[in-house]
Amino acid sequence: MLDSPTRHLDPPQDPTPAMPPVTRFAPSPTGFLHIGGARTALFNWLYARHHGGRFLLRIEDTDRARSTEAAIAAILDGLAWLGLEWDGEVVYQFARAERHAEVARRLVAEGRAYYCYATPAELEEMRATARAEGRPLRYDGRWRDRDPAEAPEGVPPVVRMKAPQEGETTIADLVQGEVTVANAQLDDMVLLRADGTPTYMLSVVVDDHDMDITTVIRGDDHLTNAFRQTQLYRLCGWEPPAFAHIPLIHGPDGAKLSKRHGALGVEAYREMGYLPEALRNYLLRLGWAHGDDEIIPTDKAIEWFDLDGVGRSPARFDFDKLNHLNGHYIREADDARLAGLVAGSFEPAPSPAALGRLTAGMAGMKARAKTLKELAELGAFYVAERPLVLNEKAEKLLTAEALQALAALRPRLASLADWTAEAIEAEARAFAEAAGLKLGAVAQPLRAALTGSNVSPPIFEAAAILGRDETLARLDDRLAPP
RNA sequence: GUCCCCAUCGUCUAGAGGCCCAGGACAUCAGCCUUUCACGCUGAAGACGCGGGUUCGAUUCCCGCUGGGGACGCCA
Repeated sequence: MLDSPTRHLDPPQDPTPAMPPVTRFAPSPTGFLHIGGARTALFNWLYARHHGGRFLLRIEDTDRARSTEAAIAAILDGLAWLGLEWDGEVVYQFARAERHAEVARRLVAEGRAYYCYATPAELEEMRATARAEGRPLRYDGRWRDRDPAEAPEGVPPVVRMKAPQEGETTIADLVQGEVTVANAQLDDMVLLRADGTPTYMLSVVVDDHDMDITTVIRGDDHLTNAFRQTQLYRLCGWEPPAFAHIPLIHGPDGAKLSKRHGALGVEAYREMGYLPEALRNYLLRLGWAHGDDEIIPTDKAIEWFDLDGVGRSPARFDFDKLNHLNGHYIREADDARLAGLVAGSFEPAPSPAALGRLTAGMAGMKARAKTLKELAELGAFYVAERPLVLNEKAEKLLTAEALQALAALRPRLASLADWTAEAIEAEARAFAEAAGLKLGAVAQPLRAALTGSNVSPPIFEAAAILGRDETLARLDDRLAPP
Protein backbone atom coordinates (compact mmCIF):
# COMPACT_ATOMS: atom_id res chain seq x y z
CA MET A 1 0.00 0.00 0.00
CA LEU A 2 2.97 2.29 0.37
CA ASP A 3 4.12 1.89 -3.20
CA SER A 4 2.72 5.26 -4.12
CA PRO A 5 4.11 7.76 -1.65
CA THR A 6 2.24 10.75 -2.97
CA ARG A 7 -1.11 9.12 -2.44
CA HIS A 8 -2.77 8.99 0.92
CA LEU A 9 -0.95 6.79 3.35
CA ASP A 10 -2.40 4.30 5.68
CA PRO A 11 -2.78 5.77 9.11
CA PRO A 12 0.29 5.21 11.25
CA GLN A 13 -1.92 3.56 13.82
CA ASP A 14 -3.91 0.40 13.33
CA PRO A 15 -6.71 1.06 10.80
CA THR A 16 -9.17 -0.47 13.21
CA PRO A 17 -7.61 0.88 16.35
CA ALA A 18 -8.21 -0.83 19.61
CA MET A 19 -7.92 2.63 21.07
CA PRO A 20 -10.54 4.98 19.66
CA PRO A 21 -9.11 8.24 18.33
CA VAL A 22 -9.03 11.45 20.30
CA THR A 23 -9.24 14.66 18.29
CA ARG A 24 -9.38 18.25 19.35
CA PHE A 25 -10.33 21.64 18.08
CA ALA A 26 -7.95 24.29 19.37
CA PRO A 27 -8.96 27.80 18.39
CA SER A 28 -7.32 30.90 19.72
CA PRO A 29 -9.84 33.32 21.18
CA THR A 30 -8.67 36.38 19.34
CA GLY A 31 -11.88 36.76 17.36
CA PHE A 32 -15.03 35.01 16.26
CA LEU A 33 -15.23 31.42 15.12
CA HIS A 34 -14.67 31.91 11.44
CA ILE A 35 -15.81 29.67 8.67
CA GLY A 36 -12.48 27.92 8.22
CA GLY A 37 -12.26 27.14 11.90
CA ALA A 38 -15.80 25.87 11.80
CA ARG A 39 -14.89 23.41 9.08
CA THR A 40 -11.82 22.26 10.98
CA ALA A 41 -14.02 21.70 14.02
CA LEU A 42 -16.54 19.83 11.88
CA PHE A 43 -13.91 17.48 10.46
CA ASN A 44 -12.50 16.77 13.91
CA TRP A 45 -15.96 16.17 15.27
CA LEU A 46 -16.98 13.88 12.41
CA TYR A 47 -13.76 11.91 12.61
CA ALA A 48 -14.20 11.32 16.32
CA ARG A 49 -17.88 10.44 15.98
CA HIS A 50 -17.29 8.15 13.04
CA HIS A 51 -14.62 6.19 14.84
CA GLY A 52 -16.33 6.21 18.19
CA GLY A 53 -13.63 8.39 19.68
CA ARG A 54 -13.58 11.63 21.61
CA PHE A 55 -13.64 15.22 20.41
CA LEU A 56 -12.04 17.69 22.80
CA LEU A 57 -12.02 21.46 22.88
CA ARG A 58 -9.03 23.49 23.91
CA ILE A 59 -8.94 27.26 23.97
CA GLU A 60 -5.47 28.49 23.05
CA ASP A 61 -5.43 31.63 25.09
CA THR A 62 -1.73 31.94 25.75
CA ASP A 63 -1.64 35.25 23.92
CA ARG A 64 -2.89 37.26 26.86
CA ALA A 65 -2.94 40.53 25.03
CA ARG A 66 -5.23 39.38 22.25
CA SER A 67 -7.42 36.77 23.92
CA THR A 68 -10.82 37.97 25.04
CA GLU A 69 -13.78 36.61 26.97
CA ALA A 70 -16.06 37.76 24.19
CA ALA A 71 -14.15 35.70 21.66
CA ILE A 72 -14.33 32.63 23.88
CA ALA A 73 -18.07 33.09 24.17
CA ALA A 74 -18.40 33.53 20.42
CA ILE A 75 -16.48 30.33 19.77
CA LEU A 76 -18.48 28.32 22.26
CA ASP A 77 -21.75 29.73 20.93
CA GLY A 78 -20.70 29.09 17.36
CA LEU A 79 -19.87 25.45 18.04
CA ALA A 80 -23.09 24.97 19.96
CA TRP A 81 -25.12 26.50 17.17
CA LEU A 82 -23.44 24.26 14.63
CA GLY A 83 -24.25 21.30 16.81
CA LEU A 84 -20.65 20.27 17.33
CA GLU A 85 -20.67 19.29 20.95
CA TRP A 86 -17.33 18.47 22.48
CA ASP A 87 -16.55 15.80 25.05
CA GLY A 88 -15.40 16.61 28.55
CA GLU A 89 -14.38 19.94 29.97
CA VAL A 90 -12.99 22.77 27.91
CA VAL A 91 -9.24 23.01 28.41
CA TYR A 92 -7.86 26.50 28.78
CA GLN A 93 -4.30 26.47 27.66
CA PHE A 94 -3.08 29.42 29.68
CA ALA A 95 -4.06 27.65 32.87
CA ARG A 96 -1.48 25.03 32.01
CA ALA A 97 1.37 27.48 31.46
CA GLU A 98 3.28 26.23 34.49
CA ARG A 99 3.24 22.68 33.16
CA HIS A 100 4.52 23.91 29.80
CA ALA A 101 7.33 25.88 31.42
CA GLU A 102 8.27 22.86 33.47
CA VAL A 103 8.72 20.80 30.31
CA ALA A 104 10.96 23.51 28.87
CA ARG A 105 13.06 23.63 32.01
CA ARG A 106 13.42 19.88 31.95
CA LEU A 107 14.63 20.11 28.37
CA VAL A 108 17.22 22.72 29.35
CA ALA A 109 18.39 20.54 32.22
CA GLU A 110 18.77 17.64 29.82
CA GLY A 111 20.71 19.74 27.34
CA ARG A 112 17.95 19.51 24.74
CA ALA A 113 17.15 23.19 24.95
CA TYR A 114 19.14 26.27 25.85
CA TYR A 115 18.98 29.90 26.84
CA CYS A 116 19.30 32.38 24.04
CA TYR A 117 20.19 36.01 24.64
CA ALA A 118 19.81 37.29 21.10
CA THR A 119 17.90 40.55 20.98
CA PRO A 120 15.00 41.28 18.68
CA ALA A 121 17.27 43.63 16.76
CA GLU A 122 19.78 40.87 16.21
CA LEU A 123 17.03 38.56 14.98
CA GLU A 124 15.78 41.18 12.61
CA GLU A 125 19.26 41.62 11.22
CA MET A 126 19.64 37.86 10.83
CA ARG A 127 16.48 37.70 8.76
CA ALA A 128 17.53 40.64 6.65
CA THR A 129 20.91 39.22 5.73
CA ALA A 130 19.45 35.75 5.18
CA ARG A 131 16.98 37.22 2.74
CA ALA A 132 19.70 39.18 0.99
CA GLU A 133 21.86 36.09 0.64
CA GLY A 134 19.00 33.88 -0.49
CA ARG A 135 19.16 31.65 2.55
CA PRO A 136 16.16 30.49 4.59
CA LEU A 137 14.97 33.01 7.14
CA ARG A 138 15.99 31.38 10.35
CA TYR A 139 17.73 31.88 13.67
CA ASP A 140 21.39 31.04 13.28
CA GLY A 141 21.84 29.20 16.56
CA ARG A 142 24.42 31.61 17.92
CA TRP A 143 23.66 30.74 21.56
CA ARG A 144 23.18 27.05 20.96
CA ASP A 145 26.61 25.97 22.12
CA ARG A 146 27.80 29.14 23.73
CA ASP A 147 28.89 29.16 27.33
CA PRO A 148 26.06 30.61 29.45
CA ALA A 149 28.81 32.45 31.33
CA GLU A 150 29.02 34.78 28.35
CA ALA A 151 25.44 35.86 28.86
CA PRO A 152 25.06 39.60 28.79
CA GLU A 153 24.00 41.32 31.99
CA GLY A 154 20.36 42.17 32.43
CA VAL A 155 19.10 40.50 29.26
CA PRO A 156 16.30 38.05 30.05
CA PRO A 157 16.82 35.04 27.81
CA VAL A 158 14.34 32.96 25.88
CA VAL A 159 14.53 29.19 25.83
CA ARG A 160 15.07 27.60 22.44
CA MET A 161 14.92 23.96 21.57
CA LYS A 162 17.99 22.24 20.16
CA ALA A 163 16.63 21.10 16.85
CA PRO A 164 18.58 18.61 14.78
CA GLN A 165 20.72 20.50 12.29
CA GLU A 166 21.35 17.74 9.84
CA GLY A 167 19.19 15.15 8.17
CA GLU A 168 15.53 15.61 7.53
CA THR A 169 12.21 15.38 9.27
CA THR A 170 9.30 13.49 7.76
CA ILE A 171 5.71 13.47 8.76
CA ALA A 172 3.24 10.86 7.57
CA ASP A 173 0.22 13.05 7.05
CA LEU A 174 -3.16 11.40 6.73
CA VAL A 175 -4.19 13.89 4.07
CA GLN A 176 -1.00 15.19 2.53
CA GLY A 177 0.85 11.92 2.42
CA GLU A 178 4.50 11.71 3.39
CA VAL A 179 6.09 15.14 3.54
CA THR A 180 9.77 15.67 4.17
CA VAL A 181 11.77 18.77 4.88
CA ALA A 182 15.50 19.25 5.36
CA ASN A 183 16.32 20.09 8.96
CA ALA A 184 18.59 22.84 7.68
CA GLN A 185 15.42 24.68 6.73
CA LEU A 186 14.20 24.69 10.29
CA ASP A 187 15.66 26.54 13.24
CA ASP A 188 15.75 26.38 17.00
CA MET A 189 12.31 27.67 17.81
CA VAL A 190 11.51 29.58 20.95
CA LEU A 191 9.86 27.50 23.67
CA LEU A 192 9.72 30.04 26.47
CA ARG A 193 9.53 33.77 25.97
CA ALA A 194 11.79 36.17 27.81
CA ASP A 195 9.03 36.71 30.35
CA GLY A 196 8.95 32.97 31.01
CA THR A 197 5.62 32.27 29.34
CA PRO A 198 5.38 29.35 26.93
CA THR A 199 4.95 29.86 23.22
CA TYR A 200 2.23 28.28 21.14
CA MET A 201 4.66 25.73 19.72
CA LEU A 202 5.53 24.40 23.15
CA SER A 203 1.99 24.55 24.48
CA VAL A 204 0.37 22.63 21.65
CA VAL A 205 2.87 19.85 21.87
CA VAL A 206 2.63 19.49 25.62
CA ASP A 207 -1.14 19.77 25.65
CA ASP A 208 -1.71 17.40 22.77
CA HIS A 209 0.52 14.93 24.52
CA ASP A 210 -1.06 15.38 27.93
CA MET A 211 -4.57 15.21 26.49
CA ASP A 212 -3.71 11.96 24.68
CA ILE A 213 -4.63 13.43 21.33
CA THR A 214 -4.15 10.73 18.72
CA THR A 215 -5.04 12.68 15.61
CA VAL A 216 -4.37 16.32 14.95
CA ILE A 217 -6.70 17.57 12.21
CA ARG A 218 -6.07 21.19 11.38
CA GLY A 219 -5.58 23.66 8.56
CA ASP A 220 -2.92 23.31 5.95
CA ASP A 221 -1.28 26.47 7.22
CA HIS A 222 0.05 24.41 10.12
CA LEU A 223 1.84 21.92 7.92
CA THR A 224 5.24 23.49 8.38
CA ASN A 225 4.63 23.77 12.11
CA ALA A 226 4.21 20.02 12.18
CA PHE A 227 7.89 19.51 11.40
CA ARG A 228 9.07 21.60 14.29
CA GLN A 229 6.50 20.06 16.55
CA THR A 230 7.61 16.59 15.52
CA GLN A 231 11.15 17.53 16.48
CA LEU A 232 9.93 18.77 19.82
CA TYR A 233 7.99 15.59 20.49
CA ARG A 234 11.17 13.62 19.89
CA LEU A 235 13.16 15.94 22.18
CA CYS A 236 10.56 15.36 24.87
CA GLY A 237 10.78 11.64 24.30
CA TRP A 238 7.17 11.42 23.15
CA GLU A 239 5.53 9.84 20.14
CA PRO A 240 3.97 12.43 17.82
CA PRO A 241 0.26 12.08 17.04
CA ALA A 242 -1.03 11.38 13.55
CA PHE A 243 -1.40 14.58 11.57
CA ALA A 244 -4.04 15.46 9.02
CA HIS A 245 -3.57 18.85 7.40
CA ILE A 246 -6.68 19.79 5.53
CA PRO A 247 -6.60 22.36 2.74
CA LEU A 248 -7.70 25.86 3.54
CA ILE A 249 -10.84 27.57 2.38
CA HIS A 250 -10.18 30.38 -0.03
CA GLY A 251 -12.24 33.41 -0.82
CA PRO A 252 -13.69 34.03 -4.28
CA ASP A 253 -10.34 35.59 -5.21
CA GLY A 254 -8.45 32.41 -4.43
CA ALA A 255 -6.59 33.74 -1.42
CA LYS A 256 -6.71 32.27 2.06
CA LEU A 257 -9.83 33.25 3.89
CA SER A 258 -8.81 34.88 7.12
CA LYS A 259 -10.36 37.11 9.69
CA ARG A 260 -9.03 40.14 7.96
CA HIS A 261 -9.65 38.78 4.49
CA GLY A 262 -13.33 38.20 3.99
CA ALA A 263 -13.90 35.44 6.51
CA LEU A 264 -17.08 35.81 8.49
CA GLY A 265 -17.89 34.40 11.87
CA VAL A 266 -20.43 31.61 12.02
CA GLU A 267 -22.78 33.98 13.82
CA ALA A 268 -22.78 36.09 10.66
CA TYR A 269 -24.10 33.11 8.74
CA ARG A 270 -26.72 32.60 11.40
CA GLU A 271 -27.76 36.22 11.03
CA MET A 272 -27.88 35.93 7.26
CA GLY A 273 -30.44 33.21 7.74
CA TYR A 274 -28.57 29.99 7.21
CA LEU A 275 -29.54 26.80 8.97
CA PRO A 276 -26.79 25.00 10.86
CA GLU A 277 -27.50 21.73 9.08
CA ALA A 278 -27.09 23.48 5.73
CA LEU A 279 -23.80 25.05 6.74
CA ARG A 280 -22.58 21.70 8.00
CA ASN A 281 -23.47 20.00 4.73
CA TYR A 282 -21.85 22.77 2.72
CA LEU A 283 -18.67 22.85 4.76
CA LEU A 284 -18.39 19.09 4.60
CA ARG A 285 -18.44 19.15 0.82
CA LEU A 286 -15.66 21.70 0.72
CA GLY A 287 -12.68 19.44 0.34
CA TRP A 288 -14.42 16.17 1.06
CA ALA A 289 -16.55 14.00 -1.15
CA HIS A 290 -18.39 10.73 -1.03
CA GLY A 291 -18.88 9.85 -4.67
CA ASP A 292 -21.63 11.94 -6.24
CA ASP A 293 -23.50 12.57 -3.01
CA GLU A 294 -24.39 16.20 -2.44
CA ILE A 295 -27.16 16.20 0.11
CA ILE A 296 -25.56 14.64 3.13
CA PRO A 297 -27.47 14.85 6.38
CA THR A 298 -25.43 14.67 9.54
CA ASP A 299 -26.16 11.04 10.35
CA LYS A 300 -24.87 10.07 6.91
CA ALA A 301 -21.89 12.38 7.35
CA ILE A 302 -20.92 10.56 10.53
CA GLU A 303 -21.39 7.22 8.84
CA TRP A 304 -19.35 8.12 5.77
CA PHE A 305 -16.72 10.55 6.95
CA ASP A 306 -13.11 9.58 7.01
CA LEU A 307 -9.84 11.27 6.26
CA ASP A 308 -9.21 9.35 3.06
CA GLY A 309 -12.01 11.28 1.44
CA VAL A 310 -10.38 14.62 2.10
CA GLY A 311 -8.86 16.26 -0.95
CA ARG A 312 -5.61 18.16 -1.00
CA SER A 313 -6.43 21.22 -3.00
CA PRO A 314 -7.96 24.34 -1.50
CA ALA A 315 -11.59 25.18 -2.19
CA ARG A 316 -13.26 28.50 -2.78
CA PHE A 317 -16.22 29.54 -0.75
CA ASP A 318 -19.32 29.81 -2.92
CA PHE A 319 -22.49 31.41 -1.61
CA ASP A 320 -24.57 30.15 -4.53
CA LYS A 321 -24.11 26.58 -3.50
CA LEU A 322 -24.65 27.35 0.16
CA ASN A 323 -27.88 29.09 -0.78
CA HIS A 324 -29.07 26.09 -2.72
CA LEU A 325 -28.31 23.74 0.15
CA ASN A 326 -29.95 26.10 2.61
CA GLY A 327 -33.07 26.17 0.45
CA HIS A 328 -33.12 22.41 0.50
CA TYR A 329 -32.86 22.21 4.26
CA ILE A 330 -35.48 24.92 4.70
CA ARG A 331 -37.89 22.87 2.63
CA GLU A 332 -37.17 19.88 4.82
CA ALA A 333 -37.41 21.73 8.11
CA ASP A 334 -40.34 21.57 10.49
CA ASP A 335 -42.90 24.38 9.97
CA ALA A 336 -43.16 25.37 13.62
CA ARG A 337 -39.39 25.46 14.00
CA LEU A 338 -39.10 27.68 10.96
CA ALA A 339 -41.85 29.98 12.18
CA GLY A 340 -40.05 30.28 15.49
CA LEU A 341 -36.75 31.11 13.82
CA VAL A 342 -38.37 33.68 11.58
CA ALA A 343 -40.38 35.26 14.39
CA GLY A 344 -37.26 36.79 15.83
CA SER A 345 -36.83 39.07 12.86
CA PHE A 346 -40.11 40.88 13.40
CA GLU A 347 -40.36 44.04 15.44
CA PRO A 348 -42.45 43.99 17.50
CA ALA A 349 -42.59 40.23 17.97
CA PRO A 350 -45.53 38.60 16.20
CA SER A 351 -48.65 37.90 18.21
CA PRO A 352 -49.59 34.29 18.90
CA ALA A 353 -52.16 34.59 16.14
CA ALA A 354 -49.60 35.92 13.71
CA LEU A 355 -47.20 33.15 14.68
CA GLY A 356 -50.01 30.72 13.99
CA ARG A 357 -50.51 32.20 10.52
CA LEU A 358 -46.79 32.02 9.86
CA THR A 359 -46.71 28.39 10.83
CA ALA A 360 -49.78 27.58 8.77
CA GLY A 361 -48.37 29.44 5.81
CA MET A 362 -44.92 27.93 6.06
CA ALA A 363 -45.68 25.09 3.67
CA GLY A 364 -46.37 27.63 0.96
CA MET A 365 -43.38 29.79 1.83
CA LYS A 366 -40.64 27.20 2.25
CA ALA A 367 -40.01 26.47 -1.39
CA ARG A 368 -39.70 30.16 -2.10
CA ALA A 369 -36.87 31.04 0.23
CA LYS A 370 -33.15 30.30 0.26
CA THR A 371 -32.59 31.88 3.65
CA LEU A 372 -34.55 32.55 6.78
CA LYS A 373 -34.29 36.20 5.91
CA GLU A 374 -36.12 35.65 2.67
CA LEU A 375 -38.59 33.50 4.53
CA ALA A 376 -39.30 36.35 6.91
CA GLU A 377 -39.82 38.80 4.07
CA LEU A 378 -42.13 36.37 2.37
CA GLY A 379 -44.18 35.89 5.51
CA ALA A 380 -44.26 39.51 6.55
CA PHE A 381 -47.82 39.94 5.26
CA TYR A 382 -49.02 37.26 7.67
CA VAL A 383 -47.70 39.35 10.53
CA ALA A 384 -48.40 42.86 9.25
CA GLU A 385 -51.14 45.06 10.69
CA ARG A 386 -53.67 46.73 8.39
CA PRO A 387 -53.61 48.83 6.43
CA LEU A 388 -50.82 47.25 4.42
CA VAL A 389 -48.13 49.30 2.78
CA LEU A 390 -47.95 48.23 -0.85
CA ASN A 391 -44.75 47.97 -2.76
CA GLU A 392 -44.41 49.65 -6.13
CA LYS A 393 -45.23 46.62 -8.22
CA ALA A 394 -48.30 45.88 -6.15
CA GLU A 395 -49.38 49.46 -6.53
CA LYS A 396 -49.14 49.11 -10.29
CA LEU A 397 -51.20 45.94 -10.30
CA LEU A 398 -54.17 47.74 -8.77
CA THR A 399 -55.41 49.50 -11.89
CA ALA A 400 -58.92 50.82 -12.18
CA GLU A 401 -59.97 47.61 -13.95
CA ALA A 402 -58.31 45.51 -11.32
CA LEU A 403 -60.09 47.33 -8.53
CA GLN A 404 -63.34 46.90 -10.40
CA ALA A 405 -62.75 43.17 -10.53
CA LEU A 406 -61.91 43.05 -6.82
CA ALA A 407 -65.04 45.03 -6.02
CA ALA A 408 -67.09 42.51 -7.93
CA LEU A 409 -65.32 39.58 -6.31
CA ARG A 410 -65.72 40.87 -2.77
CA PRO A 411 -69.39 39.98 -2.21
CA ARG A 412 -68.86 36.52 -3.66
CA LEU A 413 -66.11 35.93 -1.15
CA ALA A 414 -68.14 37.41 1.65
CA SER A 415 -70.90 34.90 1.09
CA LEU A 416 -68.68 31.90 0.42
CA ALA A 417 -69.82 28.83 2.33
CA ASP A 418 -66.43 27.30 3.07
CA TRP A 419 -63.41 29.49 3.73
CA THR A 420 -60.79 27.15 2.36
CA ALA A 421 -58.10 27.64 -0.24
CA GLU A 422 -59.93 25.29 -2.59
CA ALA A 423 -63.27 27.03 -2.19
CA ILE A 424 -61.75 30.48 -2.61
CA GLU A 425 -59.91 29.41 -5.71
CA ALA A 426 -63.00 27.79 -7.20
CA GLU A 427 -64.95 30.97 -6.57
CA ALA A 428 -62.25 33.14 -8.11
CA ARG A 429 -62.09 30.92 -11.15
CA ALA A 430 -65.83 30.96 -11.57
CA PHE A 431 -65.85 34.70 -11.22
CA ALA A 432 -63.05 35.20 -13.71
CA GLU A 433 -64.74 33.00 -16.24
CA ALA A 434 -68.06 34.76 -15.83
CA ALA A 435 -66.38 38.13 -16.18
CA GLY A 436 -64.39 37.00 -19.18
CA LEU A 437 -61.13 37.54 -17.38
CA LYS A 438 -58.04 35.41 -17.14
CA LEU A 439 -57.44 34.01 -13.69
CA GLY A 440 -54.32 36.08 -13.42
CA ALA A 441 -56.31 39.25 -13.88
CA VAL A 442 -58.12 38.41 -10.67
CA ALA A 443 -55.41 36.63 -8.73
CA GLN A 444 -52.73 39.25 -9.16
CA PRO A 445 -54.78 42.18 -7.89
CA LEU A 446 -55.96 39.99 -5.05
CA ARG A 447 -52.35 39.20 -4.24
CA ALA A 448 -51.47 42.85 -4.24
CA ALA A 449 -54.34 43.72 -1.93
CA LEU A 450 -53.78 40.86 0.50
CA THR A 451 -49.99 40.73 0.63
CA GLY A 452 -48.90 44.16 -0.48
CA SER A 453 -46.61 42.56 -3.03
CA ASN A 454 -46.57 41.14 -6.50
CA VAL A 455 -44.81 38.02 -5.24
CA SER A 456 -46.18 35.75 -2.56
CA PRO A 457 -47.12 32.21 -1.66
CA PRO A 458 -50.21 30.85 -3.46
CA ILE A 459 -52.74 33.59 -2.95
CA PHE A 460 -55.82 31.46 -2.27
CA GLU A 461 -53.93 29.58 0.38
CA ALA A 462 -52.80 32.89 1.81
CA ALA A 463 -56.37 34.17 1.88
CA ALA A 464 -57.51 31.03 3.63
CA ILE A 465 -54.85 31.43 6.30
CA LEU A 466 -55.53 35.13 6.68
CA GLY A 467 -59.16 34.35 7.42
CA ARG A 468 -62.30 35.76 5.91
CA ASP A 469 -62.50 38.88 8.07
CA GLU A 470 -58.93 39.91 7.50
CA THR A 471 -59.16 39.15 3.79
CA LEU A 472 -62.27 41.27 3.33
CA ALA A 473 -60.82 44.04 5.45
CA ARG A 474 -57.64 44.14 3.38
CA LEU A 475 -59.78 44.21 0.27
CA ASP A 476 -61.79 47.09 1.67
CA ASP A 477 -58.60 48.98 2.44
CA ARG A 478 -57.99 49.09 -1.29
CA LEU A 479 -61.56 49.42 -2.47
CA ALA A 480 -62.50 52.28 -0.21
CA PRO A 481 -59.35 54.10 0.74
CA PRO A 482 -59.92 56.44 3.68
C1' G B 1 14.26 35.12 -1.13
C1' U B 2 13.98 29.83 1.08
C1' C B 3 10.99 25.66 1.91
C1' C B 4 6.34 23.07 1.55
C1' C B 5 1.61 22.05 -0.74
C1' C B 6 -1.80 22.14 -4.80
C1' A B 7 -3.53 21.87 -10.25
C1' U B 8 -10.63 18.02 -13.93
C1' C B 9 -16.37 22.56 -16.50
C1' G B 10 -17.06 29.79 -13.82
C1' U B 11 -17.43 27.16 -8.60
C1' C B 12 -17.54 22.44 -5.42
C1' U B 13 -16.21 17.77 -6.98
C1' A B 14 -16.33 12.03 -9.08
C1' G B 15 -12.40 9.70 -11.32
C1' A B 16 -6.94 5.54 -7.99
C1' G B 17 -4.13 3.05 -16.55
C1' G B 18 -8.51 1.00 -20.69
C1' C B 19 -15.63 1.26 -17.96
C1' C B 20 -14.22 8.60 -19.74
C1' C B 21 -14.76 11.74 -27.26
C1' A B 22 -14.70 12.50 -18.64
C1' G B 23 -19.90 11.70 -14.37
C1' G B 24 -22.68 14.63 -10.45
C1' A B 25 -23.95 19.33 -7.98
C1' C B 26 -24.28 24.86 -7.86
C1' A B 27 -24.47 28.88 -11.12
C1' U B 28 -25.91 30.08 -16.51
C1' C B 29 -29.26 29.42 -20.82
C1' A B 30 -33.80 27.13 -23.13
C1' G B 31 -38.38 24.58 -22.34
C1' C B 32 -42.30 22.25 -19.31
C1' C B 33 -45.40 23.01 -14.93
C1' U B 34 -48.15 27.46 -13.19
C1' U B 35 -52.69 32.66 -10.15
C1' U B 36 -47.09 35.61 -9.11
C1' C B 37 -42.45 34.03 -7.60
C1' A B 38 -40.24 29.84 -6.35
C1' C B 39 -39.91 24.50 -6.04
C1' G B 40 -39.84 20.41 -9.35
C1' C B 41 -38.92 18.16 -14.13
C1' U B 42 -36.50 18.02 -19.14
C1' G B 43 -32.64 19.66 -22.17
C1' A B 44 -28.24 22.79 -23.67
C1' A B 45 -23.57 24.98 -23.18
C1' G B 46 -19.21 24.22 -20.20
C1' A B 47 -13.08 21.14 -17.83
C1' C B 48 -8.61 16.98 -17.64
C1' G B 49 -2.84 24.11 -17.52
C1' C B 50 1.71 23.17 -20.91
C1' G B 51 5.89 20.05 -22.44
C1' G B 52 8.42 15.66 -22.01
C1' G B 53 8.64 10.64 -20.59
C1' U B 54 6.77 5.30 -18.81
C1' U B 55 3.05 2.09 -21.20
C1' C B 56 -0.09 -1.50 -26.34
C1' G B 57 -2.94 2.54 -23.86
C1' A B 58 -2.77 8.10 -19.81
C1' U B 59 -7.31 12.70 -16.55
C1' U B 60 -5.08 8.81 -13.82
C1' C B 61 2.25 7.02 -12.86
C1' C B 62 7.27 9.92 -13.27
C1' C B 63 10.06 14.57 -14.50
C1' G B 64 10.21 19.66 -15.89
C1' C B 65 7.67 24.22 -16.73
C1' U B 66 3.81 27.48 -15.75
C1' G B 67 0.13 29.05 -12.56
C1' G B 68 -2.08 29.27 -7.62
C1' G B 69 -1.69 28.76 -2.36
C1' G B 70 0.75 28.33 2.38
C1' A B 71 4.80 28.80 5.97
C1' C B 72 9.16 31.20 7.31
C1' G B 73 7.37 35.77 14.98
C1' C B 74 9.58 36.03 22.09
C1' C B 75 0.99 35.36 17.17
C1' A B 76 -1.75 31.25 17.39
